[in-house]
Amino acid sequence: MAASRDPRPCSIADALALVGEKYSLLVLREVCLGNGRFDQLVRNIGAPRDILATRLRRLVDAGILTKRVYSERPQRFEYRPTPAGLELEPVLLTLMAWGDRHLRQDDERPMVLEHSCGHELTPVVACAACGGTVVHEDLTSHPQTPGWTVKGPTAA
Amino acid sequence: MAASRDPRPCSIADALALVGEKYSLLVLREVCLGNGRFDQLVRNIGAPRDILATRLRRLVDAGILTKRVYSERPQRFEYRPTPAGLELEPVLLTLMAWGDRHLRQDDERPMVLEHSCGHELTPVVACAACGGTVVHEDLTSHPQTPGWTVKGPTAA
DNA sequence: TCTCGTGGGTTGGAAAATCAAACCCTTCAG
DNA sequence: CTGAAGGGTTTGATTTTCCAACCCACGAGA
Repeated sequence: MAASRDPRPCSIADALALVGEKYSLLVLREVCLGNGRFDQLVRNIGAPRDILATRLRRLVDAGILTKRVYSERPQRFEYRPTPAGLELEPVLLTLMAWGDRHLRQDDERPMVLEHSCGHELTPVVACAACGGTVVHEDLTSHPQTPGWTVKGPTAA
Repeated sequence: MAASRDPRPCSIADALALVGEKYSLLVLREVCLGNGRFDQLVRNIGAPRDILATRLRRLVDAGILTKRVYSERPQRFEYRPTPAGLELEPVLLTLMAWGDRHLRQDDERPMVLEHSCGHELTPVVACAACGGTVVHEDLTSHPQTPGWTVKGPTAA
């Protein structure tokens, strides 16, 4: 679990430390689809049951999922996304869009999402301030951590 | 590396099979920042050198990175994102935004991105068709694979 | 009652991936 | 000819993953 010394301080790395383990984002996919029961997760994800149990504990601890009882007697549970968990959906959407574009030359997407506007969803990342679609060339990085430049640590 | 039998066919899963291993997205972060040399990557990511070498091979094979010679004699290399690799940047942006919002109650973001419009970038996912910001409630899922519903395989 | 099926896990041991440190090779600099 | 930088590979110990088997509570059917 540990990484070596002094990596770049970064919210991407911190986010991945929570949801970057194998299957975690697929768990989120399923619970966002409404499939929060343990063996739905096992079947739809194809993960080993013990790993899944471990991931679920972590995601609940992290405040990304909640574990709800949907039946006493017999006691049965269901995992659902918290608001924080739902806010990870954009990550899933951008990943799916990338996979659809680059991993299948044929036009056979495994799932299509429909937006309430009536169109098929093609997710794009936009700038909240100006509304424009974000492309790499329009971005400039400003590290905020003393000692770190874009290139790396200064005077390490 | 193998998952059990018959998981949901899904571009998220397929994308994660390529870039979901530990450190892969951090490699992409660094090359997008322009830091493509082997020991910049080692230092800035904090990954073991052997794992990094493995990841780099995989990402090059997948067409996400290219390995360029930036100096003959002494021979030196640099990894850079391909167009396909650059198109993964939205995944990094949405992950970073989530981490900034949920992983630091204090307001100390490790990095700020500036958009060419002059504002700090706050990335949002929008619908390419209508331009509206996408929220979970506005989405409907339509699996395209025979035998699969949102809930799972039919008549398995 | 006895047994089966479902839901939600836990346990055990073998196989694979990760880790840190050490090593290797080439080239340039002193 | 010694050292340092860049770009890795090798080694052996430590962790994770994997899969199958098992466990438990409950309800249904025979």
